[in-house]
Amino acid sequence: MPYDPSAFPPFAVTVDLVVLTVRRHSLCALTVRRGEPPFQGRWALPGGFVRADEDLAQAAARELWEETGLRVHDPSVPAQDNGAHLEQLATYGDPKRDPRMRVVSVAHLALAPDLPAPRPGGDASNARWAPVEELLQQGGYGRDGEPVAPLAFDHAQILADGVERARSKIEYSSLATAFCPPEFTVGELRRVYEAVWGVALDPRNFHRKVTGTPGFLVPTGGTTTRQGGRPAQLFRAGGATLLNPPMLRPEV
Amino acid sequence: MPYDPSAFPPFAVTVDLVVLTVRRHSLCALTVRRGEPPFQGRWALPGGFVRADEDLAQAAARELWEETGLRVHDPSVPAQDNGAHLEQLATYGDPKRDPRMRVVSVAHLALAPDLPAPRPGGDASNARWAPVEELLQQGGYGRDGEPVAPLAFDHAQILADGVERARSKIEYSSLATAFCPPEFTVGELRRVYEAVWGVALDPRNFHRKVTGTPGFLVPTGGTTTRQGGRPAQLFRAGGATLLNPPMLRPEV
DNA sequence: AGTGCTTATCGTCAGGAAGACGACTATGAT
DNA sequence: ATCATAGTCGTCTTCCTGACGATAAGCACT
Repeated sequence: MPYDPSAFPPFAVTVDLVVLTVRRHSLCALTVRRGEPPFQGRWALPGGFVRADEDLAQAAARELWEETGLRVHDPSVPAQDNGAHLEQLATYGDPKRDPRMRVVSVAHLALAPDLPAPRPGGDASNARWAPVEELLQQGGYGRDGEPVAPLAFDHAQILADGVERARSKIEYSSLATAFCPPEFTVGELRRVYEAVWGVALDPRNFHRKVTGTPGFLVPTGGTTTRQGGRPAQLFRAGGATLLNPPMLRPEV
Repeated sequence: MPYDPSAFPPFAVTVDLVVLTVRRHSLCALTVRRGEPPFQGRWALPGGFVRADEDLAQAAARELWEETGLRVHDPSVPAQDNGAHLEQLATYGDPKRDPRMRVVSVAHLALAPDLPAPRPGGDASNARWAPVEELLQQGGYGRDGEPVAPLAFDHAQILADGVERARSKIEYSSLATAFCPPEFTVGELRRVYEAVWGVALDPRNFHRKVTGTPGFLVPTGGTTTRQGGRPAQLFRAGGATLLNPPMLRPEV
């Protein structure tokens, strides 16, 4: 069938971002408050239109930069941590997902170390890190007792998919290091796993596992005591991206 | 920023399909021959425009039906094999991926049992199953000595991504059964793994592994001898979708 | 019937990985 | 000095896997 320009319906294409980080031992996602209808005043995932000359990954990287100031990690420079991890997540195209028009959203997943503060174009009240646990509960109440309004559009589903992707990906890849600063301790890495999975891990077995996996961690020689207690060795992320055998998520 | 209808560029949105099956011990993908430029006469993945009132998954299921006659397996009817497996793969939106206009393609992955023949809208010469090995080699020669023309557009990349998804997913899920008829033997399932991974597996260890994983296989009571040799028990796919522990792909 | 070939299925054994957990070390706080 | 907090090293048991021997049950011949 030939491509007749009048034969296909026009779509708007956007990118939405699931930006995850670990703050205070819990997995948090970046949300922005909507200024206009629909869903005015509700929290939503950051995102925006893909421009006419822009690749999807470029658009996602641009949105991430605009919302957080984060640059995207370039895998061609493996030894240096020069930004966040960004990958395509999934695409959402229900005809009714936006009441105004037909919008197809290509969601992306970004993993970032704990950031000083969101950068909502200067207005801090319009962007915040929220624990995914709060964002995803239906009709519950947040820690401040306020009723939790669900995310705008289908963003709760997108967030849930992004969280699930992150949870499974740190199992068999070294992606958990994307949540850590350039240098980190085994304990800090363990707390990432604990926050993302929502479980407690045995520090001794975890230490044995990660230090015994070739290419996962590279000691930098330094030590730190920022967590209190005995000073811990500092590591960088090694070149390995696939963990074999994988980290094991404890059974339910 | 408000949604100004003139503020976003219009896109065409298509679905492309990576339909995989196992034929004669090798992993094959469905390809269709292009009738018009660009890439006229070249092989491409089946696909088409998403309609105005259609969800992405609906569009993919419709294309699959139109190209193969396959219905999509409905997970709400787990005990019965009522069609192929279909899932979203990834979205491709390079501004130059189609020379005519801006097209964003939401690729889907379908896994199907060996089919009698493609159903190319009635014209068999315009659709065929081709071994992915041939389709993905760059500038090589097929088994008939003919030079292999690469797939149209970015379809080689899409196919490669789909194959990689299938290869990794049968590791930790029961998806390999989607390549099998409703009733199958352990040996037939093993040949699926061998074809998809391109390796040889030990029949004894494989048998122990799959029959020892709870919920993976359900014996139907029957036996068959269609493979020659000693009659083998027949099984259906069990309710389990996640394999824990996973099947292990042999090391390189 | 017997031989050989093929595939299926069961069993055994050694090596490795993981969970449970004891013990020791090195800091800061009181 | 003592305690609390983390980090690190070992040990032991259990389970899983890979390698591979052995047997079973069909079919195609002779």
